Amino acid sequence: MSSIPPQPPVKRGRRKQARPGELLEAALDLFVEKGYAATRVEEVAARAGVSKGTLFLYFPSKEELFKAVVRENISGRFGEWEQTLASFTGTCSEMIEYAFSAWWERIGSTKANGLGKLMVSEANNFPEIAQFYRTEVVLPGQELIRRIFRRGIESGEFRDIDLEYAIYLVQAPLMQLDLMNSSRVICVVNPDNFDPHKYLKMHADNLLAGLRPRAA
Amino acid sequence: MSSIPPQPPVKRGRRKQARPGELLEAALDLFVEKGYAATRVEEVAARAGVSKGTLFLYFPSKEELFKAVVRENISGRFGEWEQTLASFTGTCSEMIEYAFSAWWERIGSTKANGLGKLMVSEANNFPEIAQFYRTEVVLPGQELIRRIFRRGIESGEFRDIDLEYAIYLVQAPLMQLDLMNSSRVICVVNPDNFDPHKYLKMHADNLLAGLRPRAA
Amino acid sequence: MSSIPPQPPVKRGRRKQARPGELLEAALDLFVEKGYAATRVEEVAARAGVSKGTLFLYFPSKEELFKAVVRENISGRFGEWEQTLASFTGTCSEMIEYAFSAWWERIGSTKANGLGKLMVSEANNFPEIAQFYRTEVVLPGQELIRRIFRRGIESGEFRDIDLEYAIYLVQAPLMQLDLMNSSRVICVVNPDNFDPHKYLKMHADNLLAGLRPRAA
Amino acid sequence: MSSIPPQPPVKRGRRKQARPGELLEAALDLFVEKGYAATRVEEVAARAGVSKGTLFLYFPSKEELFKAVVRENISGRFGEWEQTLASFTGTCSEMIEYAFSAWWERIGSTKANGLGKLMVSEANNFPEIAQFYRTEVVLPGQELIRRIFRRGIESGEFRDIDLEYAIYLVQAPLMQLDLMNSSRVICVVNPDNFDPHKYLKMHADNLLAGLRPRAA
DNA sequence: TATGAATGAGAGTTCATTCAT
DNA sequence: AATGAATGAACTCTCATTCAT
Repeated sequence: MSSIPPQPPVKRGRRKQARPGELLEAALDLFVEKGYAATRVEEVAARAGVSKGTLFLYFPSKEELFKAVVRENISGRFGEWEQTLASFTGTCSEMIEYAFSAWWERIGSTKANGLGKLMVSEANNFPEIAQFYRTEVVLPGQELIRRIFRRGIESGEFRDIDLEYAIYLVQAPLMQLDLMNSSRVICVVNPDNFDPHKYLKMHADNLLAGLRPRAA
Repeated sequence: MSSIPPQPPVKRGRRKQARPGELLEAALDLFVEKGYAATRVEEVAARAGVSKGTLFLYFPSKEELFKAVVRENISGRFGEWEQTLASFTGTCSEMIEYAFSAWWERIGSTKANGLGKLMVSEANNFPEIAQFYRTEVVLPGQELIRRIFRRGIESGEFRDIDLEYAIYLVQAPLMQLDLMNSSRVICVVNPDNFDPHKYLKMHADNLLAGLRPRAA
Repeated sequence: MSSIPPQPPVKRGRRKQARPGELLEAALDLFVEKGYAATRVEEVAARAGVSKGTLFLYFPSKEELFKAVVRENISGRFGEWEQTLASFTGTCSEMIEYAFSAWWERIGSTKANGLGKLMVSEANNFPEIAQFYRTEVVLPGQELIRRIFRRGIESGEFRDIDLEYAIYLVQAPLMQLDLMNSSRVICVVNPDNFDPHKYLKMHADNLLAGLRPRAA
Repeated sequence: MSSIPPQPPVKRGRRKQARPGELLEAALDLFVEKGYAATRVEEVAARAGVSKGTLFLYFPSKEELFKAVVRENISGRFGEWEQTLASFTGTCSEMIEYAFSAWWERIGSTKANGLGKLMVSEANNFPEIAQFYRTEVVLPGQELIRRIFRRGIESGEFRDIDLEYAIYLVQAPLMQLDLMNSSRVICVVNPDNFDPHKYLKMHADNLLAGLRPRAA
């Protein structure tokens, strides 16, 4: 419609408009790293390069900041993802493998990783936001998996399994990887020499082998 | 309407022996439910039926209380378990299945469930405890799994897999189940109608199918 | 009147009758050493070899314990002392010297030393007991000194000085010595090699020299 | 009778520069008056006209506040004094008299008076501070006195005395005066009619008379 | 808008005091 | 009389939140 006006050269790289975003980014880092309670708003503000007072200009309370962080980082990535899978041409096994690597690229290896841990930790303190996470992340994710499985079963590529429990075959390794990245020291055998790709490959591989139709 | 009967004076119980246990139980519940920071010592004391001051008679600080909870609920559960598996006669597949159900009976379905979540949540705030948990729980558990796998591979019952990553094939579902029980609302499709046994059966079943030697 | 019944052999050296005394003794030690607030009643009880509850059987509160300690340790030593001085035959200088050494023997070198410091420290928190100390110790002591000085002046042995201020010429060194013994590290040049007798000799000597009548 | 005028909203002052000083002043007053333990930080804050939290903006703990009070009121008062005495021209007797009156002007009659009592009272609870006070105040003060005495002895103005004990001839009256001002009720005969100048004059006078060389 | 000094409710901890045994 | 487990008020210290500038 209208022609795009020439963008003014970005001065200083920190415009006022960027403030909330910088705060959210800093908050995400700290919430994931230290948990909700142990994160002090002053620290968030400091990391975003503003004063404590300024933070409260954008977010009315620590609680709202937290909710905003969660919302910001899980917003509608699934629509796009679903589309990709819908138009995917290939076997269901390839779809599963693709889903694993896509998860890693879009979630596991990004800032969004650790959100799972955060939700697990804080779900009881923030039921509302937990519900939001469930609706926006968990259920759509599970639906994605369910659809792939259903297709695989119908096409005879996978054996006939209880869909509602099969979901967790995919979810469990991804969730564990989320937690591992947050507190590697707890779960990982050799924290300094852990390769997430190998981890995912192993899981996908064994999962798919197990899913093959069995001889009577 | 009816007059309130005179409250009998609060009995000052005298149960030095029983107190620590009651406090630890209350603390476990609350720590698992609300996290470390959100749990107030006064609340723990109240749930154990004593006053705030009494708690400090038995535990010198909130942190020591937390440590005691972890120790109480973890130590000594592993030795026994290792013995059982060491003297187990049967196929490796049966051992894996046994391990799953034994975990459920001794950990997953007990108060000790949720401790995994607790550790994941608080590991960064209590490196010392996290290290303790890693040494006393995670690593021994992994060694147990490793041993079974090694035996299965050597006997030809399992295909040849990378042991160091295979471990997680067992660990991931158990950890997820620990988390699920703590914040079921987040991960589970239908929280009111979830059967842990089916969950574990599905996982064990698919895992073992995937582990079978493959045709060249 | 009645014949004294044969004393039963003292068993165990700790009769019930001794309790209050032992508590007072322990309390004196601790109050002097650590001050009122920093002394815990449990510690007092422990040092007296009884339980905390027992202490409260004899003294209704920490405050009353404190008052009892002070009262106990300053009770009527002055009557006896006054008598001694009244019947003293010798010069006033000798009386002053005697007073110094008597103070050392009866107060300075005994448990009662440190009470001065205690009163100085706590006077504002215990006005009532401070008043008591003033009445029972400070004023009688000053009166003693005043009487000696007056006699010395009248007899021409001392020069004519303002009695009301002269008093402090005697009081100051004794008070300093009381404080020194309590917190030697603060005031004393060489704490490990300090001789109270030399200290007192020096003060008495110079004081008396200064008191001699002066040539016009 | 008359209506209460509406209270103006509490002014939130903004005087970062002035705060520490005001807090230190309030703290000095209260510590001297009531002792360390009996002084509540909230009270200090209130006397300085700020809230409890504000105090902790400037001093990280009660202990550090205490230390700061001692440092604030001691440091830097001695250097100047030493200079003055070094360049003093006059007899040693005049120097002693000058020292007495200088002490009164710079310490005894100021806020710094009472610090001696404070140190005596709390020395056992704060060995570190006591050491500091000893090093920074007591020992330099004693050295000052020692130097005057040595000079007086060498010039024949004073008789030959043991320097190490003579020091206390000067220190004792000053210390007593410090204590008197803090808890006058204890030591002083007639608290409402006490003249520190007369007190000091009396002491200086008698001290110097006593120091005069004696006939063989 | 942005600041940061100031606030005050709330948490962990101590310890004089109580009271069932 | 004696005990010591239990209490709870009081204290120090923290930190989310406010508000004058």
